[in-house]
Amino acid sequence: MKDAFFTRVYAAVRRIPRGRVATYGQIALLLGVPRGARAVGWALRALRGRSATTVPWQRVVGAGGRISLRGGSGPFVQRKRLEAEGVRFIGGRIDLARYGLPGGRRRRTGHGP
DNA sequence: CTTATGACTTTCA
DNA sequence: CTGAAAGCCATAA
Repeated sequence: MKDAFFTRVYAAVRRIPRGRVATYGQIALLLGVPRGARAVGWALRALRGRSATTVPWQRVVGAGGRISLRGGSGPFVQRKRLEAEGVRFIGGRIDLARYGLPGGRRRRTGHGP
């Protein structure tokens, strides 16, 4: 298969279950490029020019569950679409611990006191 | 081959 | 919390 990076990204995004969201870093990690978050954004950016896409790009958000899209009505559309799927926004952010991918990355044992 | 850009992420002040 | 800077990947010119 040719290095269809885009196709790989789309495949990963399509794997995201409905009502759930994933971060760019998570997608990149699934592709085997832990630091290719930017590259992932590149692939999704290509969708911006296409009208109908079978890729749920709306399920892809930035780190911390916040929308990285900026400018235009991008963020607004994405939020509306996610809410339509059942994703709840809190303070303009999404609770990845609840809507993030299962077994998601937990950056600290946080077993705390 | 080098430069520039971008829907990123993490760290420091 | 906000803002700035550096690092990494892919594409276009």
